[in-house]
Amino acid sequence: MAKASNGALSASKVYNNYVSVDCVIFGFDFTRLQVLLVDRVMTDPESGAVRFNDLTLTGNHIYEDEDLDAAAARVLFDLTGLQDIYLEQFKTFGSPHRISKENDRAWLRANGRNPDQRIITVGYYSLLATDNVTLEWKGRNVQWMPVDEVKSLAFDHLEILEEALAALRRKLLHEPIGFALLPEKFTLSQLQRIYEVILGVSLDKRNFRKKVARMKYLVPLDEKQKGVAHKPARLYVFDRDQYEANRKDILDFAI
Amino acid sequence: MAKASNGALSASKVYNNYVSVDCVIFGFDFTRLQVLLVDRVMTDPESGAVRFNDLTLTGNHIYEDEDLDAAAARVLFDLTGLQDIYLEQFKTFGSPHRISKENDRAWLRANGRNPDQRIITVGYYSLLATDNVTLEWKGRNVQWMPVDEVKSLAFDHLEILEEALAALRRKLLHEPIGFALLPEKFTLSQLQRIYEVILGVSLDKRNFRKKVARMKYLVPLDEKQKGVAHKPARLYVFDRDQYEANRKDILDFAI
DNA sequence: CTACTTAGTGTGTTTTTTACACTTTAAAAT
DNA sequence: ATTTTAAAGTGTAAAAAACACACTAAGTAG
Repeated sequence: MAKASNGALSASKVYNNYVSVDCVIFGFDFTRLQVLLVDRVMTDPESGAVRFNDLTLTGNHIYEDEDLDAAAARVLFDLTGLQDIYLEQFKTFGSPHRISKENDRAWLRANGRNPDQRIITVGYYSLLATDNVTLEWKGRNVQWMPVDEVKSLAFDHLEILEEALAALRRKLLHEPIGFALLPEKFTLSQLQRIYEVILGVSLDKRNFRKKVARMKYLVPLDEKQKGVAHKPARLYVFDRDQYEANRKDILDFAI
Repeated sequence: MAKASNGALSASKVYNNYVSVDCVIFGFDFTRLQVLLVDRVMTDPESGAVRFNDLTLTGNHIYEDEDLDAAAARVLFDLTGLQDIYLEQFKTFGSPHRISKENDRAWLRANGRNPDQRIITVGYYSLLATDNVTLEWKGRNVQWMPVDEVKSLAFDHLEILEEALAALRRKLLHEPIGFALLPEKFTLSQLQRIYEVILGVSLDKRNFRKKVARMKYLVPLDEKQKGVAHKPARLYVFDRDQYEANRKDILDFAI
């Protein structure tokens, strides 16, 4: 796991033209899982008419003196203003024919780039609470879209998104990354919601609670929610030390 | 999962100088898990004296018109002569300071390369039966070494090996990659041995058999081992169609 | 004080995990 | 022929986990 650092400030400003990072930024709001997408509008240079208008993930070339993790953190920072966000490298994409659709080639040409120059891109995903983000990005239009409504994206970004989502789900099943989405003190219903929304399943409340009750690093407080218009829930904290210490490496092969 | 193809023959021969692949080739022989390493000897150009002699993983730059998976397959082919081998991309390494040890820098200079030129390398691991491989490689010395005896490697290759091993173990626990190590017809003891050796654990025979008995894609034959100096074991085959069909996506989070 | 909303709780059943030791079958050795 | 050697194969009881399922409790809003 990489944490965003202030690499944005320290990296030299010479781009490596062969390698980029792409960030799949997942946003969670207890209702659905969304992904942050950037509008791509191509207008005819003569008439000004819109030739196409679609969506991309966000990415950028790495700087020559910049670590991959740092580049991903920078891309995330540029788009969201957020630092120290959970970021995970999941796969590198490097097919020589990554860019083959005519729209994509035209767009690259219009931006002074050679569509035949293959770029290797290292895929990262991050996971954050949607409402931590104020969308505003250098005049370009940025939007959240529920992951299951994304039907097409520019370049090979749909494939990248699908791989990212699969990696995120795998990770969520085996490591406590969901806590990044919660306030320090949270309720079990909130925790359950994370699993339900991200995995796209529904879970039985009683069985869920029985399961997490076994986890020593989930510490109940003598404290309750306040100001809710129903029975207030008990609050819990995640004890990372306890987790690291007792993390039994689970041997349970399902072949 | 990528399968080695004959990309070695079709790729154009212009190297991309910024991107390489490194292959961690794991060899299994029912006794231990080994890794294939290449001798690196640096001699003083004047005196001919050996300046150092250590070990590396094997890797190479990608060709400009070559897919990453194909490049990894090519590297594997060049070293082992094997094609269509299980190969898995697991992580990309790109720290600007990947090459910092003086031996490594000297070695690159001696080979006409700039040690300050950062190379992004995409890590792949493969898993094969040791005795499928005939070691011989263009005069360079290639050797198997048990993974737990590898204490240091050139460049950042020890880190790459460690990450590969962790990825291999994770994968083995969740997908049927072990069957690549078995003949078409195999015994349950052989299968068990794969898990024991690669995961570094020992498993109870009865419990293991109970567990795999539930797996429909493990098909018992009316056929036994021949010519063994003890009770011959029943033979089994792995039914991939059955596996693909019944592969229930397991929801069992251990947070 | 009633309605509404979410929190919180228990039981019985089935499945899975775990720990554990002796008999069987073949070839090899005598 | 008989014995030795080596790995195959098998069952049971106990504990833990998974699963299905429905009502009561505690707050705020009106």
